[in-house]
Amino acid sequence: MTNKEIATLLRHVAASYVIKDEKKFRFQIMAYQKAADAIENTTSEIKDLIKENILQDLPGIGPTIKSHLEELIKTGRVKHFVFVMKGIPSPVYPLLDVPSFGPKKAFKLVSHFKLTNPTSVGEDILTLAKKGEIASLEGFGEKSQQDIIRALEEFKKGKTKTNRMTLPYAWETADKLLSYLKKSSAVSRAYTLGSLRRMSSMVGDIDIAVASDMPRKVIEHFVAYPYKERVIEKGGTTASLLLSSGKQIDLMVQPPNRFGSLLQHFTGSKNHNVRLREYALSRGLSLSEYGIKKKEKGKWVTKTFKTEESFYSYIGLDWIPPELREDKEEIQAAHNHTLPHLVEHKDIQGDLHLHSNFLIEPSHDLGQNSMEEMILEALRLGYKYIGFSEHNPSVSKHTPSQTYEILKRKREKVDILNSNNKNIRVINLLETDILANGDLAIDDKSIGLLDALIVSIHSNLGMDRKSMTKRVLKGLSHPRAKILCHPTGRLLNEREGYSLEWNELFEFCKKYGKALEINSWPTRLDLPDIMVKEAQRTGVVMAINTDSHAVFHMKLMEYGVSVARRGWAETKDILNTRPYQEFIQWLKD
DNA sequence: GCCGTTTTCGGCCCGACTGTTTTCAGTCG
Repeated sequence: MTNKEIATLLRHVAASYVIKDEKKFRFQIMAYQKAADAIENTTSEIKDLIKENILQDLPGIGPTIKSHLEELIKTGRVKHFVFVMKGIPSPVYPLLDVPSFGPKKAFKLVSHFKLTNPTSVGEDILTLAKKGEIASLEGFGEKSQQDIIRALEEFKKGKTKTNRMTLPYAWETADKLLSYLKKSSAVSRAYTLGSLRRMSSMVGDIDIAVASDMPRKVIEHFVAYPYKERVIEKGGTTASLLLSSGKQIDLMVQPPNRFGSLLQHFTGSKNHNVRLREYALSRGLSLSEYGIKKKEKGKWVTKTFKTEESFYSYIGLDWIPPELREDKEEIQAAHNHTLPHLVEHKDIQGDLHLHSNFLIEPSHDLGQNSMEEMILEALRLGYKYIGFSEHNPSVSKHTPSQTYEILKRKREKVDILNSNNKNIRVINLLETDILANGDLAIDDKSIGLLDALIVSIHSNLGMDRKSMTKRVLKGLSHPRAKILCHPTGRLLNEREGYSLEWNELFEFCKKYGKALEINSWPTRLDLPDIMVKEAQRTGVVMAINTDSHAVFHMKLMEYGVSVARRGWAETKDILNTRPYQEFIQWLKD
């Protein structure tokens, strides 16, 4: 069972408690949801955590859920879960994925109509709604029947599309809306918040905050946005739109003197806010988007904040960078004044993963621009060094001596570039495949022509975890192999990465002085942020690269930097923040 | 069911909006 499947099962248990008695089981419901979060957010497999007896170290997993999960892994089922879910027809659960369907609505419909097929339950309810059979049910009406039809139809459409956005796409969508909003005189300030401000790798919806003394006017302007599909909801301080692309935009408005608490609230994450409010509550303070409530002489008084800094400061915390607001001990660190000094875009001294159009007859795609063009862009970006890392010449189409000849020409080319450019150092690298047996795609004679190798997995992605780990470590153990590129191999919205013994890899990298890449490509962002944090904690160094195949890709560096920041990385953890001499010494070590 | 710089017992974030309601339930973030 994968972690994802286990988390889903725990959410179903929570939903079952909601159906049975939401009030009575209120805290069990929270506990199961929290446990599901924790399991989705860990990089280790539950099976392994049980084997090592450290499952209870996950936040939100206590003795009871721990023993349930042990039973699950051992026997494939949990008696207590079966008991809790008893009497709830299975078609209830798939409905929970449909927006606006919660456990109670799903249960009411499924049990009233005695639906039995979990695969067709959506279609079944759609048919019933279209026949007008739902409006007469208690608690439902004509309007909610129409809402059900729309929700199910939108869900059906959304399923064929990918439903989460990459960062550049989300920024573009948000920017368009921001410039529209700013046309209204009622808008004094407007910002993009939520997961976009936190720079999550994938963004579900777009959150916008506006400072204004005329909230009604702002909302009216917002819902008149010409590119909307429809208005989802509209109230006095918030509103939501569905765009024709299927993406949702949420708006919140507060007056300028309360904007600090709005920024804080709407940046999230939800878990960060929950933790923050618990922290505040233990100090007799109640937080919300309106400000901070405090009891004075028996009465609650709300204090307002213009800035986020003053909001955090009032509850005794340092300002927390948005990328860290994921309930990963950042509140404790802010309390102790031990927040990390995160790496910044301006700290980057060079980009080590660039594909030029040098005719290398590669195994995979060639770049579109010349080395000279990429050097110009690197100078413009203020870099002190860059590494050209084209793919190795294809193994099947070249003999080792042909490969040697190609790489010799590249060596000569790089030497000329270095003698012609005094303001930037050019490093002769190669993105070299680790073959299925762990061998590198070129031989030692050819490797001798290069300053170092960066190595990657591009084939046989389906290997089991043990074999894949052996393969990667073997490839990486070559003394000239220095950086492992896009280590998980994931492609966001397309495929999961391959599986690997991550702790073993981290220990290996630390011991033998190898680095892991943080690939900035928006559908890679690989290492993922949660693994960056674990690698960083282990003491592994990382390199943030763009994997550019054209000059205009080189500006994607900021996305890789955001992943590093979300993983709590400081400049000391990032190889390519080092000055050239220091870096090249590491590379040749 | 989990958790602890006031607690191993007694707490557990805070609010918006919609629809079916006449005071609230359900869903969402």
